[in-house]
Order: sequence, then C-alpha cells, then structure tokens
Amino acid sequence: MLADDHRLLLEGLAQAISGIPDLEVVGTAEDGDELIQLVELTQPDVMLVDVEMPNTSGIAALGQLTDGPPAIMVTMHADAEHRAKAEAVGAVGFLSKSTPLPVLAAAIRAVAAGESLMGDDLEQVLDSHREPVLTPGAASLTPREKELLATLASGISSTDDLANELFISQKTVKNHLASIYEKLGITDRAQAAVEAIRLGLHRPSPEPDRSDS
Amino acid sequence: MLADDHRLLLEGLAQAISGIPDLEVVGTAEDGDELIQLVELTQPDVMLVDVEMPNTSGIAALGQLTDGPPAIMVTMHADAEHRAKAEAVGAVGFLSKSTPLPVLAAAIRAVAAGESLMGDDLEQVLDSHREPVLTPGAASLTPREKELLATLASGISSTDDLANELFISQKTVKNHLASIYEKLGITDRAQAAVEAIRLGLHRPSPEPDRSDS
DNA sequence: TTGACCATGGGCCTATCGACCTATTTGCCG
DNA sequence: CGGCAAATAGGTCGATAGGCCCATGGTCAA
Repeated sequence: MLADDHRLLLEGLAQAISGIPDLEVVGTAEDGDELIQLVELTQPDVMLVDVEMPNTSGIAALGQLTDGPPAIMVTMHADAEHRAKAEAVGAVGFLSKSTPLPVLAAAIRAVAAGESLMGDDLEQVLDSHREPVLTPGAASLTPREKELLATLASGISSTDDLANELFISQKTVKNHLASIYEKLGITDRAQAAVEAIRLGLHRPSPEPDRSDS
Repeated sequence: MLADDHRLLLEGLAQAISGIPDLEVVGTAEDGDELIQLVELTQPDVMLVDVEMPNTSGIAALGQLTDGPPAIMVTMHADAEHRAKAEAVGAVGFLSKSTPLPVLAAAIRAVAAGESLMGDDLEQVLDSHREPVLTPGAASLTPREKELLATLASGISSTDDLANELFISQKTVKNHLASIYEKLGITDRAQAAVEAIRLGLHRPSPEPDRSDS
C-alpha cells in the first residue's frame, strides 16, 4: 500500500513496484485519511507512507493505525527529527526519497518478513533481501532456460528462430521449452512469453554473481 | 529525459513512462550537471526537470541548456515565483508533482509536438494530446481485437480457452488472430502476447468515452 | 442504398508445436 | 569416484495453430 500526495511519485512508484515480480501494489492513497480507509479495507502486508501529506499527515495516520501492517516511512527530509517522529508512531522503516528502487524493494521484503529497518544493521538486513522471492517454479529455471525465455519475450517465437538465436538445434529449443512449461505450469510459448515478461526475465541476463554461500 | 534527485520518483517515473506505449525514457539524471551531460549525449525530444536539485538545480541547468530540447519543469511547490523562474530560463511547461500521470503523458506529447504549456489554454492543449499516439498497426486494431489481445496477455492462450473466455467460436478466435497478425506484422500468438503487453493492451478496457468531436 | 468495416462463423490443408522417450557430454558436489 | 543436473541432440506422433478462401448480418457513413 502506497501513500503520497505527489501523484507523479505515487503512480510512478506504483507502476515500478508492480513491475517487480514478487511485489504487488494493492492500493494507493493521496493523504492520511484515504490511507487509513484503504488499509482497513485491503489489509496490505506493508505500507509505504510519505511523512508529509495534506489533511492527515503520514505521521498522524500512522498514529491512528497502531495495529495496522508494518509501515516504512518515506520522506524528502531524512533528518533525525523526522526519523524520531516516525519511530514514535510505530514505523519500522525510515527511508529517504533518494533511495534507489532496488533498495526500497529490499526494504519492503524485509519489513514484510517481519524485520525492522530501524536498527544499526540496516545494511545487512537489506542485503539479505536483495533478491526477489521468485515463485516456486521460476526459481528453479536454469540460466539457459531464462535465456530462452528472454529471447521469447523479445518477440522471437518460432522454434527455428530461437534455435538460430541461441546457436542450438531446434530439438534443444523444444526440450528447454518443455522443461519451462513443466516448471511454470504452462503449456505453450504464448503463456511462456507472458510469464517471462511478468517475471522480469526479458532484456539482458540477470547474473547475480554468487561467489560465497 | 528525466531529471530529479529523488531516486524513488526518478526511477518510478522512468518505469511508468516506459510503460506508456508511445513514450520512451532515454536517460535519467540525478542533478543538473548530469542532466546537461546526458542531454548533449542523447539529445532527447523532451526534458522533464525537477526544479530543486543538488549541485546544479533544474533552473540553473536549463539556463545553460538554452538551445536544448523543450523542457517541462516539475516541482513540489507550484507557486507563481517558481513558475516565473522556470519561464525565465525557457521552460515550456510547469507542472506540480501532484499532477496525475496521464496528464503528464499528455504534457509530454504536447511539448514533443512543439506546443507550449505556459498559455491560458492549458486544458485544451492537454486534452488534444490525451490519447497515446499508437503505432500504425496498433492504431487500426478493432475493439474486439484489442480485447482478444488483452485476454491473450493474461495468459489464456489456446484457441479453445480464448473462445470460451470471449463467448465466440474457435473459428472466430482464429479469424481475429489472423487479422491481428497481419496488422501488427507478426505470425503467432507468442509474438502477439509480447506486443499486447508492450502496447499496454493488457488489463481493463481503454474506453475513452468520446461523445463530441 | 450502397459500400466499407466489423464481428461472427465455416472448411480445408499443411506446418508447427507440444508430449513422451531416449541418449551423450560436461561439470559440479558430496 | 560416483551420481546428478544441465545442456545438448534425436525420434515419433497426435493436437493445434496458422494460411487461405468464403459467407452472413449489423452498423455507419457517404
């Protein structure tokens, strides 16, 4: 659930977060009052709340939502004073609007998992939630399968073209596709294309170089 | 080209604008200096510039980019004073960050078309650019064809399922698909799914109630 | 009224796809 | 070293999709 009175930020962020495979925006509010209403209605897992908002501010709204979902406060002025106020009304996170999007995503995952972002170990907490929690099926996709999906999502769909693009035989393309279908619970390449895009598997190659553990 | 020091807004907005079929983000800058560099490098059609930015502010940057592309200034404080400053440095638009995204989109289209948003007829100018400039092929899609594409993009791909979903015969589904293929220059439903998503044809039904001319 | 376009439906035929099975090589992990 | 998963490749076969042609009723504008 997002709350911010600046609609460009609100709608932009909503769009951006929706594009992250394991995150979902269930509602947006333009002020504290709307936030309170929507939270009671939709019961989100996490709230992202701007500190400054007309009518009922983010701080004030959180004060009224004492038993609501965990909230991350977002602000332009990330000073100690605001931070203290946010903490006082029960916010479990406090981020500047200058935060990069992937960090925000990590913060949302962390808070959704019940962790707090108010401690000294912020870096470690965020780090441990850096990667998206992929759906059971998608997590088991092999690198080559992801590559094939990415290619498919770029509009190359025939067995022949895929084979040429990936420098493998048509047979192998069909084999990979069959594995993908099974893992994702789908049956054809149209659905595969949809899933590929939904999972953010299009464009280059997500290679999270994992050297240790 | 977008410039704003608040990365949540910057990246969120970039994502959101990229999602609009006829708009493209060619770069983002976090301050005026970066903006100046990037504009010279990528020569965008339109700049969206935050008034307040560290180092070189939006106002200052525009002052240096006198012969650059048309710029829309965006700010949290949409007061007359800031507006005057924006106009003084050659901005052709001045919008609050509380502007809804579709209005921003219209503003970008208008400015890209060479119009100014500084006049009294702001409403009319925006209105005339409310709808996306679709690609030649996509523009000629019939409502039913768009509906089919949307359904396809939702993961319903087999002729049979599509027929049931749309309450028509399998034959008609194939006929519609054939028309779509021809209009979009593609050959199968995997590509159709990709295009549908790319064109923003997924989710509800874009029904721009056009009563008068 | 006539034509253009849309939505609907049909038939036919071939290319392609997806399901099922097997197999080899490579590299990693225990 | 032995096993396992990934990537490669092959085969067969029935189901499905796509290409091409045609038809009808409805709407809307010329």
